[in-house]
Amino acid sequence: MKRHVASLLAQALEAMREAGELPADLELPEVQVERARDRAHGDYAANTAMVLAKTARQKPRDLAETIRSRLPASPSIADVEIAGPGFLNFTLTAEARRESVRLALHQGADYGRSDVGAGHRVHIEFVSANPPGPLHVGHGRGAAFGDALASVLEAAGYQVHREYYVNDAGRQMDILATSLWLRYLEAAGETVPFPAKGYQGAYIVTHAGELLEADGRAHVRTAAELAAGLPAEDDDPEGYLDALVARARELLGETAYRRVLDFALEAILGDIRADLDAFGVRYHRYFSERELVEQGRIEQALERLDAAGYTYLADGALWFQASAFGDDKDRVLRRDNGLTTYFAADVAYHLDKIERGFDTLVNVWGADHHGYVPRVQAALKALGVDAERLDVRLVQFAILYRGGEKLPMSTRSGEFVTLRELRDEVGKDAARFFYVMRRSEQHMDFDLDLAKSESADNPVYYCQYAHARICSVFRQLEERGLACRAGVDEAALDRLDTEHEAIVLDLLGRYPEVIESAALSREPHQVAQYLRELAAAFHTYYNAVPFIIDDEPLRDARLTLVRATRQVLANGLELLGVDAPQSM
RNA sequence: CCGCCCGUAGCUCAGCCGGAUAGAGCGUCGGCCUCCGGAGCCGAAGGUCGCAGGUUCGAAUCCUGCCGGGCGGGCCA
Repeated sequence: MKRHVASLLAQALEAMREAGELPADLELPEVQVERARDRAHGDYAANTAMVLAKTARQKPRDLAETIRSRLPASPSIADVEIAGPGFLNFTLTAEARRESVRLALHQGADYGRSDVGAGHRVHIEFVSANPPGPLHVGHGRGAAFGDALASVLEAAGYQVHREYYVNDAGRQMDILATSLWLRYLEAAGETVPFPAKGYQGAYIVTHAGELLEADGRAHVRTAAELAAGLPAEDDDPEGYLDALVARARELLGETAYRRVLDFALEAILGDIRADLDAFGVRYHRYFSERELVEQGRIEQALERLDAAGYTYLADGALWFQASAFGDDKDRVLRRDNGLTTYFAADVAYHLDKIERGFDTLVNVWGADHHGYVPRVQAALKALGVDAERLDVRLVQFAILYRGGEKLPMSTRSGEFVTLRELRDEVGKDAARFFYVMRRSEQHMDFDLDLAKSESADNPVYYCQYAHARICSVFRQLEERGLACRAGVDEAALDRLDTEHEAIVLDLLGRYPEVIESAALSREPHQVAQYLRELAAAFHTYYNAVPFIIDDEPLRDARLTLVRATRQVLANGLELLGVDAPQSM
């Protein structure tokens, strides 16, 4: 409907130009149509006349008058008024306003979907947490945001691919494998010292036990073999760790070592996958960095940069001329020890995404990675890719509060709340809704007590309750031996004439616009805000007007409206990964 | 020192590609169940939109400079 109004305006402007009421060479502005903020201003408002006033050298209100006279007739528009400094206020016909009910019920779960993104293939990468640790609440917001955004984009017609980038190459994997192996030795009865810089988590111990169960004592070596000739840990903990890794490799041999490493990675990834699954997040693919390395993709990427002429050697390292593309300084691709950097892998990864045919790349990153954005964009530019195609959404951290106290959030051992703990405490629905309620750029306070309270204060329950309440109305109807007899097309929707009904109708009609806007601006929080508004309008309506009444045509009309409301609530909650319960 | 994000009601936040009287929830105060679920509803009080300039017919919104908070600035990942 919004687009319909915009198209009417565009036609009017064209007609004016042809009639000589506007200079022929005048560049027509993009027509902006908004939902009127105040219901007294009709349904839609356009500021076209004011925007044009200056270049057309006419008074806004006069111009508005001309535009109005040139507007083509539309069966959906009842009235167009000129108000304020020169707004054109459009009022829909009652019939057009009721259309959303029919659409919502005919289209069902598809109501709100559009084709604005049709033809676009979007790659969205989110969470991508390092495997060695469990997911914590810092990743939760990225998970909730990324998944909701992906769903919103899908609803807007984009073809969306969800991906998790697994950093399964490099030193941290060796540390993981070695940590797990040491715990395995402990489980096998050996007394071995555990390095301070190893991965301390209890989950490593658990998986070590599983390895012992799966492979038996095949990988057992004695404590004496292990310790022989190792440097002292105190002097250089990191060096000690590297020596331990080397020793593990040496004692196990490449095949067994690889077995332990793969086992550790599989186990940890299994935990992550299970966590995300329980959080309602599914991926199309977990993309392995190691594969990138093993398939020579990193070397290829470096060659591409080299061929483009943006690399050079200095201080024994290979550098990328990032500063030529807006980054602060140049970046190392290959260290003087011959190993490629994480950045090199990321260049290869992004190049791979582009080569897979995605026209848009969305990266959801923690805000602490913001300094990393310019260099990745620089790399894309150097490779001849329009940097606009990469959209990095930075998600700020949420600060957790319990009992009015800030929870410690240090990543150091044990001092963080895991995503699993959060889910156990407040539930999947509350966690996901809270995370996407706010703009991602906004620092947010996450009040655990509020999130788990089963009260009106809790916005999640508020929205879910609206849905459950509608289900309850229909159960009640059935208990009384009644039914909503009229179909959508037969219902006497013209009987819906209260102000409360007008507000609900207005909101139902806005839903597709909200999805479109949320998709275009990549802001899923708009959906959460909308749902709370719709729930509020429904609760108000519910309290003010009885549905199950004797007047059958009116009853059916109201029940039809309420049923459409339920559909839209369910659709919106679905996008956010929040359940829409029948009862609570 | 440099860069990015944020600053809106007592609190948590919408509104930010310039538009009409700056909104919501919580909290506070006062009301509403013989009635479809009170996990709800109605009403009231509450604002120099961090500060100061600038652009504009018009600024919470755009620009500049300050102030305050957060986060970054490795041949770590």
